[in-house]
Amino acid sequence: MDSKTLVVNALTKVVPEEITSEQLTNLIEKPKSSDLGDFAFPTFILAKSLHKAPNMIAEELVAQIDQSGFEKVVNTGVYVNFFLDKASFADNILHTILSKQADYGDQDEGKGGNVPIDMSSPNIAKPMSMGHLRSTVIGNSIAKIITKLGYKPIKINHLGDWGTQFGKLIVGYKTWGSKEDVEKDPINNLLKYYVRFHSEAETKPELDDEARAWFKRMEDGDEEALSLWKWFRELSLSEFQKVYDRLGVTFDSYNGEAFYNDKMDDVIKTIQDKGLLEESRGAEIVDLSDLDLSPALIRKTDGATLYITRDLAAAIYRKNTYNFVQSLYVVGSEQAEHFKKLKAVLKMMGYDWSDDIHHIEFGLITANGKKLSTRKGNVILLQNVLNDAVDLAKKQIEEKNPNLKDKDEVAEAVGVGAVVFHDLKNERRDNFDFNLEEVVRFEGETGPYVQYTNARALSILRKAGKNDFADAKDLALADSEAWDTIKMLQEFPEIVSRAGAKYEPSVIAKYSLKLAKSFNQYYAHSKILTEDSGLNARLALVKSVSIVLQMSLALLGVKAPEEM
RNA sequence: GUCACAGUGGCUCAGUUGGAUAGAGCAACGGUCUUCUAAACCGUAGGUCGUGAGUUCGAAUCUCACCUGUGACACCA
Repeated sequence: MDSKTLVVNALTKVVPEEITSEQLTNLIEKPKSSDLGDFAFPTFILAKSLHKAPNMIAEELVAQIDQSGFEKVVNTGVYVNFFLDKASFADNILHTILSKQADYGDQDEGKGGNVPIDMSSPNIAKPMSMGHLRSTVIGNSIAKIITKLGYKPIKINHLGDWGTQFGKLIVGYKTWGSKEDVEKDPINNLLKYYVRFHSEAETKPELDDEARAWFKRMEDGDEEALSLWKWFRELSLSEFQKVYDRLGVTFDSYNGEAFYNDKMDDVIKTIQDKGLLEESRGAEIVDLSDLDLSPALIRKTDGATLYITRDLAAAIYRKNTYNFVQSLYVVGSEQAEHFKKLKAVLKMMGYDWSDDIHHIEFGLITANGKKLSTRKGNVILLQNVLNDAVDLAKKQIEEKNPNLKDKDEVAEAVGVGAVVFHDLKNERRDNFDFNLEEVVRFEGETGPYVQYTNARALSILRKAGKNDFADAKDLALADSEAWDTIKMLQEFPEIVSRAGAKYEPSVIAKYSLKLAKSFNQYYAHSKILTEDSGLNARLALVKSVSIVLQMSLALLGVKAPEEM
């Protein structure tokens, strides 16, 4: 029986019959502070029917409650406060974690259902910026979280590998570029051409015509145009791969925009067959005014397709290929309306599974309060940020732990971990202004704080010379200094399912910070390695904390170095 | 203008389904390394939870209005 049921049962026997145990379950709450016990029951709802003051009721209930099985039950004002039996609770939860290890918290709500996740999706020939980081790490973390909940994620890198920008790029390359330069430093030089194109096109509009012509040649299958395109794409992908390797992110599919080029005609035909296609101002649209949405533009005046046409094709392709139970898109919140339209059109086409599509939106990153713009050349390059963070981590190691082995490897884990954790720590909808000092901070509520806590826990276990406590008999740790930590360990499965339900990695990040803080407090005030009867139980707690901290970090895609 | 999202100490943010004195972290000030890694721990100071009304025994949390900020609003993605 779980501890809350224990409380409900004790209360059921003493409250008036009309209060069901289901109601009690909803009313019972967790007090903010441990001094007020582990569960509390507010007596307000009984005040009317019993015609008594709530604090009187609390007092009377406490007198009637069977206290066996609890450490104690007391009343504080209008509340009845339940204190659990620490020893048996600790014994129970520590055994569970130590025997399940990395499987602790696993659930089966997903039943193996496929969940494609559209994530990362950088544009070819442009560097990855902090904006792409968000989509990448949020998607990656959600994939790990839902895996623990029994789903099967399919990570799709929907590359921006088609569109008029390639016409611009070809013009830029042919006008100002050279093969040698591009091979030397692909992304930066391609970006240079792109930025220059935009600044020069302001005074020379004929450049835009040239770019359009080159893109037209791509669409018509022109060999020169396509081979340049392919070359740019390959160079870009191998550059992106370097970043993904550092982040530890892998993909199941790289089907980007170009992949759907030959799949859009069918979609348009279906839309037409269902009588949804209308002509308006020379373009072909689906009218969505009934839903208070602006029309979905399926085809431009010149006959070219648009963003939503491609996304319709992609959505249908994914349904046919993966038969998904949910389909996720980790894309910035500025595209919220686009996804509303996408779902609306699919629904009108008769696809009820459009309800299973979820836009996992995230907030904008700005620099000095301004929106980042690739075209204007003001971007924050992800590689630079990671490098800065790792350099700083290296410096810290030289200062604090100069004898550490594998310094570079640890610095990489800590520096990259700090950046990733920073991105996942807050609710994903929050906008934030980029600030390097803040992102590479290692103290306080940061990734390195959690990593450090884990490293110290592992250090204790090394000193103890023991690492396996699954068979240990008496883990009944009744130490009140450790109580908050023990209760937090027990919450982990619930935390995972809440993070999954909200598609919110920050739930895990915040939990890991709380657990680390709580353990650090215990660790700072209690000597663990003392030879007495409680040693085994204390070590089991340390081991359990490290298991859960490592798992939390893993769910965020952050590494957990053993020493730092 | 319409729609969406947001507004909590100097800064960055927490705050399950409304509940007990609103919590952290940075920054400031003060303390703790002969003893399990001081990337840590402890303490002090700092808040009319944007404003005003309403619902409720009870509101940072729900409703309405207003103010402020950000984003989106047909041929970019």
